[in-house]
Amino acid sequence: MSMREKILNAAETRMRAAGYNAMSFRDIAADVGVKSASVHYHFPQKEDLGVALVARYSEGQFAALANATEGVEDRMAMVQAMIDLHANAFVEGKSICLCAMLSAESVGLPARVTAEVKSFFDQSLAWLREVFGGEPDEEMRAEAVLAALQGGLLIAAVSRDAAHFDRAARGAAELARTTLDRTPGHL
Amino acid sequence: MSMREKILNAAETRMRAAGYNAMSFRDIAADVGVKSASVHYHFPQKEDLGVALVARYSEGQFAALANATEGVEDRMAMVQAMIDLHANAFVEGKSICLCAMLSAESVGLPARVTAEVKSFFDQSLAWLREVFGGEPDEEMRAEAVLAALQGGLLIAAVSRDAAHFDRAARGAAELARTTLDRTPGHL
DNA sequence: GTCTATAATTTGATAGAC
DNA sequence: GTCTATCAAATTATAGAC
Repeated sequence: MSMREKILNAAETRMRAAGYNAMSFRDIAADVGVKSASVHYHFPQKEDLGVALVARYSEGQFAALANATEGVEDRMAMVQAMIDLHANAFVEGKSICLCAMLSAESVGLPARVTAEVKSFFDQSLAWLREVFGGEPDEEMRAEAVLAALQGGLLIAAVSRDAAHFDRAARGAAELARTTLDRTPGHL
Repeated sequence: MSMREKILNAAETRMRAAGYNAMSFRDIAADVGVKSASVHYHFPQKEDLGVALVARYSEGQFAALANATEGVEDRMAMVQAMIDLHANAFVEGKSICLCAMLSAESVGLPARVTAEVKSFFDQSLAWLREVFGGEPDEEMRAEAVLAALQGGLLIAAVSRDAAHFDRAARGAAELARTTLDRTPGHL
């Protein structure tokens, strides 16, 4: 694994656990076994590290989603793939979704970082709208499902209990099911 | 208004906008027109300020909730009161819920602060369970509704667009309604 | 690429005058 | 209660040797 990747991994773990402002170059350097100046060589400014981190995270999430739903026709199974993706975010021990963390802190973050985070949610919502495609109120459902998953992670994190996420996820699934079961859909 | 209150107000605005770590004693001092040493007089440690802030916030939220639902019998109206409470959190211009922010950062916060935040969610969930009282899967519904509201605030904040919250809230309302409409309840 | 060294700033916190 | 003054530590970031 390249040093760049090691740095991104360490940064992701720390940022998802405690936030952008709680992560320092010296922390990362110590994690990967170099000095902070070496981290600056790979990412001159903290903003560069933040942008690269969100970009990599976003690509990874949507790649995993595409992989999990390859060949899947059933729409409820697709919703479940999105749920599983968020469930993994918690059980990896990295606490919440990177983009949920950075959304919370967004007012104080560099504009480029905030823009990347916003893009992640735009894509997530577009993906869910596609699944709900053709449904009345599809925007509402996509938004509620994603919000419930992200909020569920948040409550599970502070409670240190994955059961909170599981319940929120079941509720999100039910909201999806009550609609999808009633209508033919086009997938 | 007492200086203590002024400090708490300034701290709440900053903490809800950018997080615990993005708020300094000097920021607060400048906001209220004193020096940072004076802030330390009222709250010796940052942890003390954090704990007092969450405690005040939590009391205020549940007092507002009790006020809004006084004499209300209809369970859907009670759910709507909880939704409105969260909607206000965004339109006040203070971005997200204080406890959502601190939940995200919770791993890096003093244990006393985290405990207060956890208590806020425990109370919120207990309130919603009471509304859904008697329902099968009431825990799941309470959790999904609260998670959707908190997650909706998060997405609305980074998108700088309250419409995201509104859609998530409508989804949460629908999830509540599909159950409450089907059953008698005991309130 | 990684290091040492350091600059410039910010931060939480305290001592003591008024 | 608020102030001035200050401290010790941490932070982002850079210059230049190897």
